[in-house]
Amino acid sequence: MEKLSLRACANRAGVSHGAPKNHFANLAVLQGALATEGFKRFASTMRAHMAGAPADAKSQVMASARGYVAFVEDNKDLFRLMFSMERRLDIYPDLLPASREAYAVLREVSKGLSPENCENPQGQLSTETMLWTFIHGYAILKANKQFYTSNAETGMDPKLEDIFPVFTYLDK
Amino acid sequence: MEKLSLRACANRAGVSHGAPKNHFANLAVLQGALATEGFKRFASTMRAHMAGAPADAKSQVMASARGYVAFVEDNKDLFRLMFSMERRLDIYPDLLPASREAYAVLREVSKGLSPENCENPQGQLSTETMLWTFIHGYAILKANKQFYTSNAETGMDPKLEDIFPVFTYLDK
DNA sequence: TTAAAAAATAGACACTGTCAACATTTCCGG
DNA sequence: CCGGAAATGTTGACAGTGTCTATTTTTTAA
Repeated sequence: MEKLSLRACANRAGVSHGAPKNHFANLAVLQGALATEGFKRFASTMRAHMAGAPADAKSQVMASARGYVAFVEDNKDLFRLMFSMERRLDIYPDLLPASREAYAVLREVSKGLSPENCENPQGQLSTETMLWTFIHGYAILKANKQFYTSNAETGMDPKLEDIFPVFTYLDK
Repeated sequence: MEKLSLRACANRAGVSHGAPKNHFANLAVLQGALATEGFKRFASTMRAHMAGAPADAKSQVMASARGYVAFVEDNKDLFRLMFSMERRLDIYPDLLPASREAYAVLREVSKGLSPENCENPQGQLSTETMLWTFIHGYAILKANKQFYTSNAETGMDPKLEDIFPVFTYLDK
């Protein structure tokens, strides 16, 4: 894997090593810019999956989750970069808004999950936090190929559907 | 935050810049060694919390989860280092065993969760994978201070207890 | 004690990010 | 169209880094 570096970018662009400075003050800013673009595509991917699914709450949740996982699958390095920037969301102007745009998707679908709890802010927070936590954990483990127990037995990552139905209890 | 580097380590040890080479072939190996020690302490922390809790399944699960979170809270950088090595578990001799030792804790407690499913390998795998996924996601988000919605509203991370009871359905 | 093994040293090399001074190009208002 | 201003590119330098080599020192053990 070719490592991300300002000089490598300059090289690939056929430009001198100091040129990137005019566009990105330093390496962290470049990473922030890449992460910003990543979050935008991330949200788009989730929304694209949602658009192709039935409108009911459960389908939308599953579609967004599948979009989430598909993005991670296709952009493992970018995904890691994105969430390695999560503690420096002020490094690039549009990074914080872009990350919230992605989070907003999960907020939206989580709203449909427990309608009777929507009046309770704490309950609503728990639902969306739980959803976020779970999908994020799954994605991280998948991006890092860390499902070793599962892999040892089946040679594959566990399918999202096999562990995700836990949320069906939410709309009972 | 002082960045981890071989030369910085040599400096702090009051030794020449080439000395570490005799103990760690390269930087990745040093990181692997640190991660190995981290996984061992990680498992110890979870087991210590479990030892101080009632023996029933739910208490043990909650205790291990609290140990998990406590470790992350006290060792954020080490935790990130540990799980950034998850794709290179062969870099250091004892790293893979140490990481499995930590995973074994969660496997243990997850066994108590759905006794009637233990005969079904797939069911059992789902339970422990779900538990692992969820706690890991929570820990990552906490380590990266990424509960921004919650923080914006309450100024605090969501408590594990507020989102964790989702698993109570498992032993119904 | 002495030979072998382990550890430390010093120098070199190729990278990296970052900075400053300078040159070039592009753009836009007069 | 032109000329200044802004943007962009260039070059050289510096301090850091990982990594390699040859050499020396220290420790270990037979």
